[in-house]
Amino acid sequence: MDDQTRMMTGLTGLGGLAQADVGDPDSVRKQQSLGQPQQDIGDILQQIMAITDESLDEAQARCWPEESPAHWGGSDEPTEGGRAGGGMAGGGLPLNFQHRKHALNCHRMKPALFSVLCEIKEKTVLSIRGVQEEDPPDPQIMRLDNMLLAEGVSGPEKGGGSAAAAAAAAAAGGSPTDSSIEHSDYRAKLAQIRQIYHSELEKYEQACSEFTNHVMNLLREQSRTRPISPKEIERMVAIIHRKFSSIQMQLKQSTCEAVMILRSRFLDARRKRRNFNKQATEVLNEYFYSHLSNPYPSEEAKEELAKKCGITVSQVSNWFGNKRIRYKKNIGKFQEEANLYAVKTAVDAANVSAQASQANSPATPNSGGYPAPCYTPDGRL
DNA sequence: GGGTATGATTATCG
DNA sequence: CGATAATCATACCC
Repeated sequence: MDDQTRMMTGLTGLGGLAQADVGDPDSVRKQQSLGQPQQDIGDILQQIMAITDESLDEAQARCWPEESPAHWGGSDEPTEGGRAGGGMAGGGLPLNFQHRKHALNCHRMKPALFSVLCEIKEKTVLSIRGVQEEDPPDPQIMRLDNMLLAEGVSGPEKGGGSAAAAAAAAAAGGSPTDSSIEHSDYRAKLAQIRQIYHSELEKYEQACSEFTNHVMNLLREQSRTRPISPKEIERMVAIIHRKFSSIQMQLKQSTCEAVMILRSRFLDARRKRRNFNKQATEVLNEYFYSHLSNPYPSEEAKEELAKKCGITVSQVSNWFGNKRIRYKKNIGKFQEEANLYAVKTAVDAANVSAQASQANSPATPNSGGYPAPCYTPDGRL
């Protein structure tokens, strides 16, 4: 590295002074009396201190619009731009605040200074290095990734959808027959979420790379004045990426939340309650009223009913539970319904037996539990 | 929009 | 564990 050699040559004249002279009024005065080079060094150091106090934006704002754009803005080469030679800024050092950066850059002592900075850097960077080289993969983000993948949000376009549908079907509780509508709806919403997720992700990635480029350019630009190793730029980029990946994690998190909400909305039957279809309630009612004396279907009967109605066994149980309690609570209200189903079953029975012109009284094998429907015109028994 | 119907859930009991 | 009673939350209808 040729910085190294430069550093050595620079150090011969600078090493001791650089450390001893800053901030010591006496020594400054001494130097001033000593002659031009020492005074220059003091000035340069002060300028450096001033510049480091300045924010980047300030410095940029101050320096860009000034009259030496060719030098600052023009060339892109990272480090060779400004320190061409010692004789460049031969004349009186312009102490104008506005121009100090430029002046500093052109100063003949600059290479030496640069070398000093290199040396200091060398030490500090070495001590910094290794502090946070490898960050372990965040378990949180892995969890989110896994979920998004499982949910089909972050996976490939089409396969993901079917995977999610399968998951939904599995979670729905084993009645894949009548929930296709829900599934397509669910799928559509999921696809929407996925689309938003991907577009956001893309935006973030774009912003990240833009910002990274910006910072890299800045650093390269700065590297003319102060030593910045590629390693350091790399580190900075890594830091930026970490920041952006934490934003990404937020995106993933909120996407996960959205999926969870979607799932709960579609799979939590209580929230998205749908009435059973007409045929199903008919079947259930038929059974109920034809077993009014003992409206407690056995497990097998429940399974049969569930199959016939395209619902689950527990739904059948729920239905009968609700029906019993509501019937009992207000028999009058169910009178009409009861009669209707009684007639229906009677008709069915008649049809089946292919017998008897006269419809006999409703076939309600009454033997206990619930009162049979009797034909009181309105209401209570 | 409000009232009712209805499927699901919860607490309690035996 | 199943039944019941009360309750919740939504669907549905006017």
